[in-house]
Amino acid sequence: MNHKQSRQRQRLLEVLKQHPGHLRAEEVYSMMKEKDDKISLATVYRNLNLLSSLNQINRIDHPNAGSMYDGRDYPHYHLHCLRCDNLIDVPGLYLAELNETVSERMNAKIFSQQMTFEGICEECLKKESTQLQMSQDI
Amino acid sequence: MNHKQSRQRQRLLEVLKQHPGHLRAEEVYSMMKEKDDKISLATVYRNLNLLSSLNQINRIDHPNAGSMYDGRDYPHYHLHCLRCDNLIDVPGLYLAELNETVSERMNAKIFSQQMTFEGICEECLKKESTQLQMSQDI
DNA sequence: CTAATAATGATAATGAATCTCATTATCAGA
DNA sequence: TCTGATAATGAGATTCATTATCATTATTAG
Repeated sequence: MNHKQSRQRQRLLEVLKQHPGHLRAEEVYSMMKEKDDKISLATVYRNLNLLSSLNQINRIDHPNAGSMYDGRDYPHYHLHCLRCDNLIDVPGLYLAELNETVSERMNAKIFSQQMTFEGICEECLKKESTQLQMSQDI
Repeated sequence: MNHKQSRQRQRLLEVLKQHPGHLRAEEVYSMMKEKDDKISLATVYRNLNLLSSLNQINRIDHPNAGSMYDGRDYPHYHLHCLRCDNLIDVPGLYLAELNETVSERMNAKIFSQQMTFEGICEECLKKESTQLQMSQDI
């Protein structure tokens, strides 16, 4: 199937490339509606699926809330914060050679890997220590 | 909240511990119904959530189909086959030290990691080569 | 044995993602 | 520049996994 270029798909890709964080389909949808783009939620889903299958964007499974997407063009891991529920990029740590290791060990063909660390992010750790401080001051 | 021991929760844990693969809630539910356990699907979900939060079982995000669970008591990675859609254990490869690396780099607290390799499993690779063989024989 | 309360079953409700289908946009070739 | 083939869209219905509700039952400490 050859793809035709639609205004909606181009704009959606721009939105993801420009946004620094991760977005879910509903968020992309409302961002585009604000920008005066006429678009349907179904189209957002269709294009998120298409673009991620073409490796033009990344789909990340959010442990609690469906899929999220980012427009980064390099592979990277993620930190899932159990407090604020955000997904945060872990830059500069991607073990590409693991694909080869797993491929040999499992007699499988490996295309990519998705790693998510579960924990508490820097910001939430700060909040907690601040609250602890306050409760001790009483 | 103190937990009381219910027959349903004990049985559910047994089912997961005994099963070698990964199960989704619906599958656990029907397995228990076959075993003559009177149980509701809601109870299955409640206990899967509880037991995984207590780290007695593992929850794995299936890329296409909700969550799956296993009763393994050691951490491990998974291979997600893009052909048959199965999740397969990748034994003997768990880089615990990465938690420390990420913790330092992100100023975060890390509890665990979840790694999923995307590819094609051994079984599906065999099937494909067989089919290729057959088409060449014509 | 009993009171407190955790857990359950049945089902309604939610929410993310997909499907349907009539209409519109894109694009290669005349 | 036109035109036909077909990819893409919008709107809403639909599906499916999961959670919420609530009356009832089971568990457990004392």
